[in-house]
Amino acid sequence: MKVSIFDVAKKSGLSVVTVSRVLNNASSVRQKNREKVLQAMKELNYQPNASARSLARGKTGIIGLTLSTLHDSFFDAVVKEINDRLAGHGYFLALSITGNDKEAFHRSLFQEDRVDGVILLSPTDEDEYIMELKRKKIPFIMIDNSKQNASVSSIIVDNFKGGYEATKHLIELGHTRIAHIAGPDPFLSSRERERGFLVAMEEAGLKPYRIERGTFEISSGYDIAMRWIDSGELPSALFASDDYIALGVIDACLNRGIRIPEAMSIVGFDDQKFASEFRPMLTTVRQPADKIGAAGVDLLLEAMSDSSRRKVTIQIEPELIIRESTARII
Amino acid sequence: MKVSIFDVAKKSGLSVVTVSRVLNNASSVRQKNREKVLQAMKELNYQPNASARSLARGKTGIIGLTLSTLHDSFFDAVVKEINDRLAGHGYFLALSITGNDKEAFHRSLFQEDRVDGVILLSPTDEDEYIMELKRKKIPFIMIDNSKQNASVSSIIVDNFKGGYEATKHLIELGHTRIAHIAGPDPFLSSRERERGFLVAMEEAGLKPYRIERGTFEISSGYDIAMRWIDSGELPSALFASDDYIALGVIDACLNRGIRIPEAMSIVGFDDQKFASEFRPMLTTVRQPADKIGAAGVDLLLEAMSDSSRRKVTIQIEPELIIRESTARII
DNA sequence: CAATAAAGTTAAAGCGTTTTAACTTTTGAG
DNA sequence: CTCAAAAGTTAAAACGCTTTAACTTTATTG
Repeated sequence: MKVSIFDVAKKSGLSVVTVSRVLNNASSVRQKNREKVLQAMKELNYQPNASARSLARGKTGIIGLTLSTLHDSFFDAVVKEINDRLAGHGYFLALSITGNDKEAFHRSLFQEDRVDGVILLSPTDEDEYIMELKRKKIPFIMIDNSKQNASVSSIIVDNFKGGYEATKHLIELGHTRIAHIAGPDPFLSSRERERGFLVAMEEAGLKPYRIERGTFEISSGYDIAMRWIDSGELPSALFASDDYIALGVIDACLNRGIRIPEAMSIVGFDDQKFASEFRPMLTTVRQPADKIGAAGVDLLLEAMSDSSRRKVTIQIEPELIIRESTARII
Repeated sequence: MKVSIFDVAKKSGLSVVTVSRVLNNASSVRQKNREKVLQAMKELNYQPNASARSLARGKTGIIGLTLSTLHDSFFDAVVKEINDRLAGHGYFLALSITGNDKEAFHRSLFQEDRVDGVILLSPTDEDEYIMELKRKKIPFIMIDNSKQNASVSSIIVDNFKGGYEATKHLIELGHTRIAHIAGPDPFLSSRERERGFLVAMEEAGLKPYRIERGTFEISSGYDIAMRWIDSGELPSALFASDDYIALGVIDACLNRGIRIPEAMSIVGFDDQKFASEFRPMLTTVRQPADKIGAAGVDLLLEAMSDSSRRKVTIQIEPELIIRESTARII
């Protein structure tokens, strides 16, 4: 029932070696014969067996990518870019949701030589993964990792610069009572954005109006903003550590009739999908998903071709996108 | 350099057959010897080679799942459920983003006997996929498919009932000027929700205040609502075909100072993550992701064990979640 | 303690490719 | 028409595991 390379050889009147050659575009096969082979394959509905190929060649052609959640338009964009780019190099991408669960990772698809390389997208428990992958000698890189680690190649966004530019934008609009809602402390990205805020304020000779620490969720921004509103301590401008927080703040303002940007300017971070759909459209710092994905693939390919290569950390520059949620102070 | 089953056999002082047996939990191996083998594996840092196992056994242990976008909390939940459930049966889940792109699917990870089965999550170009998979004789099922197809096993939500219940809820709150914003026509789910709306209205002896057709996006709801507001033709209640549309409508209302639910009641569909985070928290129809995922896995496993099994379509009942966006008319 | 069941062993084939080596046939220039 | 280069061929090994068959050794038990 199974049709193999032998059946194709017989049908096309050529040898298995020749068939194998056209399968791999290896050495030269006369055009006429190549077509014969292709024709036979089509007629027999032949499908090369991936397991056999992988076994014989010692590589699977599959790259694994872990992520913790699907629910983020930034990840979405990064993954799509990686997928396309990898396809261009003849690799397939297999996603695995092994997020926060170390156990799941140990049991994951990425064991047993199933993949030629791994990309860890925004891993939350890096050390575990790193040890595991190093032990298994699987080439890997990290994207958007939360800690600095010189022993691993990784791609990170220049969060400091993003925070700095966002804040500077507010300052240039004439604001002086500028607040910041930071993300969770364990995240490097969160701390770097905060540092960018602080430095920009300092340079302008301004004191932070206030700094709060939240989580990357709508409700976090909402609750904090409500507190501010109820105590009459609203800043004139806010830099939120991510778009969800910013959306929560806008939500609170909208519900209390506080106009944005007239009464308060807000800038977020990430440029999530809703940032350009929900009104007022959000001024935010975009993380260029395409560049990040592309750089990640390049880095992984390098690591795969030469595992002794020096580890590097590549910083990608984010970009301030000015929309409706910020305005010159009146 | 590679350590194989032979090395483990030698190190543990047992035969390869025994080692293979402990690897597969097959026939009986004395506890003491089992431990010896496990110990040897650990010491040698042995990893069975998946390609070799797959080749020898004729199955890969991998289930493929296609999706078009990652950016949806409903998909997120369904995929997580499927992932966990499949793991319980010893299978791995590999996600592939081959969304709307037929070509991508043809070139995808799911060719070449790489997977034992496939789940198509909310496929948009079903016919293509179906033909391809049938030709390759790969067992598969569809979840949330947009067309009815008796020749394929699938899981769908009872969208009619969802639309009916949502509308009935509004009617019971005393509303009579009830509008509906439908989703794109090609989607069965969209048409069924609309039918539910129509039937509920009819049964109550009410005429639809108005029916608009949009896309499943925030901006779609926003634009339509703005039109209504500007022409002074706001309904007193709205059933939106999905949460994004509902969010867009709320956004428009919030921006124009129209209070929800006081001035207008809104019910959405899906119970996206933001539905319970963004204020006012949205009354919506939840699609039970866990049940859907579980049913999908069961169905696929059946299809894999007996490909001649009769194809079935399983309908899952959705659930109305009442939150803050709906209220009795004043 | 003999008889039987359980646990292991060795040997070999098979899974579907790739790859290499040693040759043979075809093709196209001169 | 000759001859070297190009294109094929056959044969066999290798990839790392599973599975089967025919035995042998070790436990269990009445």
